[in-house]
Amino acid sequence: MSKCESCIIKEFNSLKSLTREELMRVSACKTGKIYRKGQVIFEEGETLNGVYCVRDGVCKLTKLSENGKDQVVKLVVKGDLLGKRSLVSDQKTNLSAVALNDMEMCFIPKSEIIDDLSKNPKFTMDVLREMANDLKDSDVSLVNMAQKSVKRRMAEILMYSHDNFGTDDEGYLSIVLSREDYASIVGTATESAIRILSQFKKEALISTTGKRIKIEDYNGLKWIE
Amino acid sequence: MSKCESCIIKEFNSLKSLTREELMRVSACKTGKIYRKGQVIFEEGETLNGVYCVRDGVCKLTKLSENGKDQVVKLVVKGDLLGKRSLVSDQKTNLSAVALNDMEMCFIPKSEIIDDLSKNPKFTMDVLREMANDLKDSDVSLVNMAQKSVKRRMAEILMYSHDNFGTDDEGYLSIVLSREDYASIVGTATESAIRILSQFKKEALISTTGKRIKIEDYNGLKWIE
DNA sequence: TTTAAAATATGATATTTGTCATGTTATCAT
DNA sequence: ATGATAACATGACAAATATCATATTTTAAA
Repeated sequence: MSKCESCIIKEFNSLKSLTREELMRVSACKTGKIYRKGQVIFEEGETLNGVYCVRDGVCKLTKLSENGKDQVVKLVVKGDLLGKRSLVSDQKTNLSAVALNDMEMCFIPKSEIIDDLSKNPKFTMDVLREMANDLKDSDVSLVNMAQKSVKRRMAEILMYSHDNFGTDDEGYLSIVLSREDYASIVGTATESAIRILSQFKKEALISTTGKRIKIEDYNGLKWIE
Repeated sequence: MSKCESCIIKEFNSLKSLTREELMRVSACKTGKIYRKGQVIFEEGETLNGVYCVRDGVCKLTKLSENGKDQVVKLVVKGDLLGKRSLVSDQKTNLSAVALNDMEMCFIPKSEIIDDLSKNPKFTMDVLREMANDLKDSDVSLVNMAQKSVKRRMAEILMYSHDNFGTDDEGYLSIVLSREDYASIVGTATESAIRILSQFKKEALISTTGKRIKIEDYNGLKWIE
């Protein structure tokens, strides 16, 4: 397995601020993990004792609402550090993580990295900065959820998926989500999500083959209100 | 003005983790600020160069949505540190802060405290922990916004206000908000907020005098769906 | 391959929420 | 006190979204 010291992925998260020595120690204790699409990485209420560095793939962070529906709170992508909060507190995690496609991750035990957090200010500040950014993203999500229509949010997640995860050789979105997943990201009923995607299809904004979706009119999506 | 070293308020936020020496330095450079109800503390896009320690009062953090409406993202209360993100990044603030009642705060310039962040790990970890908690709260808000009805959210903010800010001697909620504020917290149109409060009144869940609201049936509010 | 189960699709309908119009009440500066 | 202004209130209606029922298609297991 690749060594952390020479791993390119870490450049995308705060691990880049660890010293060479720290990285070597981390490298020695990390374990590689593979998760298949749909597999649960951890569940709300579990105790996490480390962080995952996402080398490849995407997962959703969800929270169970009182009415029993899962709500997607955030998508975690290649380069992200998953489970940062476990470094800071001993509380159980408030979110579940489920792989949306095949994932490759490195798991770093908390015990191995917790000291760096108090001894390497550069690293700490970096984690702090990431956390502050998450918070900012979170604000945006909240406003979107409160003020934009379901249709608009659906258009946005399609464009987001296109921009961030790209398309396969036929032009279909690389990340293939169930209608239920879309509903849970957008925060609506599954039927509503289906209906909106059908409408987008009728309006030639997208086309579909099975659950695969191709964006046919990106600009059109931009104008959805 | 009271000295930070002996100030009780700091026990509620991460300033408590500063050493006595650090606190004395902070104390020497802090400035007391008074904001009247409705006064703007800072606005989205401004550069903050310090943090506010809230000694008394409540303010709303809002974000302007694309459709031009303000959405309340968080209420900041006595004991909270306002503007933590400014310590971490030089970016402009993404939120506006407006006093909801008369506020008393201490402003601590960033320059005076930024070094402590890298030199006092206890302080840093504390800030990190607070930030992680904010993030957790934020997740809850998002799920509420996505999955609960406007009526339910309104019931919850009324109960929240009751539980956290209490009532005056006549039993009215201490924090007096405009219907527009309620709408902006709950994420709905002002008319809808008014309508729901009227309905609550008809159902004897609350009573009102002017804009003051008294909760008449707390348990009833709990059951609103 | 065949079959059962799950996911997708769509109609019908109810409910929720938003919008516009208009009237009423409260508030504040003069 | 009084008039202007903003806040509150409510009706009427439109639009968005949820819910329930029921096909149809896809997927995965036997």
